[in-house]
Amino acid sequence: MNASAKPERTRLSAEDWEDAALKLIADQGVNALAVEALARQLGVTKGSFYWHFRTREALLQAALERWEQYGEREVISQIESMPDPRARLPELFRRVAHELAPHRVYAALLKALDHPQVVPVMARVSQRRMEFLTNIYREAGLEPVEALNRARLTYAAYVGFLQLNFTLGLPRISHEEFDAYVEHMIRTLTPN
Amino acid sequence: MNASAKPERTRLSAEDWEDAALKLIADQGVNALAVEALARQLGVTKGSFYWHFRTREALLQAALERWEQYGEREVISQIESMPDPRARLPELFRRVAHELAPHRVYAALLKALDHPQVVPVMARVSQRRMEFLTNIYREAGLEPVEALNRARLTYAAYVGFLQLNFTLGLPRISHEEFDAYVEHMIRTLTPN
DNA sequence: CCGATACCATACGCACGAGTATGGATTGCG
DNA sequence: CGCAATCCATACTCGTGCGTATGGTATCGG
Repeated sequence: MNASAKPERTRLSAEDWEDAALKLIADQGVNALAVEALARQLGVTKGSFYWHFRTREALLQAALERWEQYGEREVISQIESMPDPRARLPELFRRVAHELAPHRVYAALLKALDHPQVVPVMARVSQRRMEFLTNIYREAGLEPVEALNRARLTYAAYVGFLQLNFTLGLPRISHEEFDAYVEHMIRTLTPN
Repeated sequence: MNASAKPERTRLSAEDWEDAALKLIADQGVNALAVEALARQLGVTKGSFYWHFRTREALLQAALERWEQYGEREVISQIESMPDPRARLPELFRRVAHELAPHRVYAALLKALDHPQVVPVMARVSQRRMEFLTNIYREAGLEPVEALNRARLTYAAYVGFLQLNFTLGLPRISHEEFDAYVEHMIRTLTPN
């Protein structure tokens, strides 16, 4: 009940703490990131934590940087390797829509945009994704300005969707209904 | 410097506290809602607060309910009184885009969707707005399912925009650029 | 096998914010 | 005027969560 049923690691590393922190952030948000709570969850006490990190702030910083570097890469490169530019957008939409798990941290950080430490991280990540999206729209045939605005619109829709359906539980949309929504989104936001 | 330069009210009412709370929420988020901080800002002490409210939680509840009832109404009725259904959507978009101030509380509450007290309020408000939007799309000629999905998309774009440009300060978009974005959004999301 | 280093537990101190107790001041009303 | 009710100040208590001090246990190289 109270004991940790985890992989029974004998010793912990800084990376273990960072991963646990990211997991906790994804589950309960940045505010819930408390060192004693984390320690309990890992089956140790604060004494361990303060050996690996100088402060709680340092852990958050390390976890955020870890998340920023670890993320991306896979999806972006896979999409860019597709030969037909027109086929990239629908594929990207469907892929993102059906792999929501990796976006749970992003959704949680969205709710912590008042925190000084997360703002720069989110600004960088969002900026990179926006540029990626803008490029795809250009390659799909849109004029530069059109592509930028369409990317803004698309990314805003993505962010808003995370908020409305992830954290807020708007009238529990069904699976088929969700697929229909995604297809509608593709028709509406994709050129031609 | 430290004294309150406010309207110099001699006595305070519960409504004064609720308004101050909403102002503070809009400025610094729900987490920043502390009774001693509020008291300082109003030029009084906690002693006053605990006469009007039983607890901090009660204040938040009252403020949220006040916001929920006070909001809406104006925009909705004005839009619905427009004769030409096709003209309603562009008007709604432009209106919302240029009056962002009233949406600062909504943006702040969006970041507090982990808080049990705000979830039901936001669910109700968002639901009502979504239904309003869906109706407009239907009156503009969309099929029921199409109208619903388009409303979802539009509202998600609205929510995402608030997050990205209000709280996060993505590369400070200029005034002309913003207008262009709004027009692009109208072209993209409006039928025909 | 044994010391040094890495890792962790226990027991503190301390700041901060919510809530309470109690008395003082101000206002409305008879 | 004078007394009640209303509104507010001061001075506490108490829980919570960060950070520290210090000593204990495991692990590894020589």
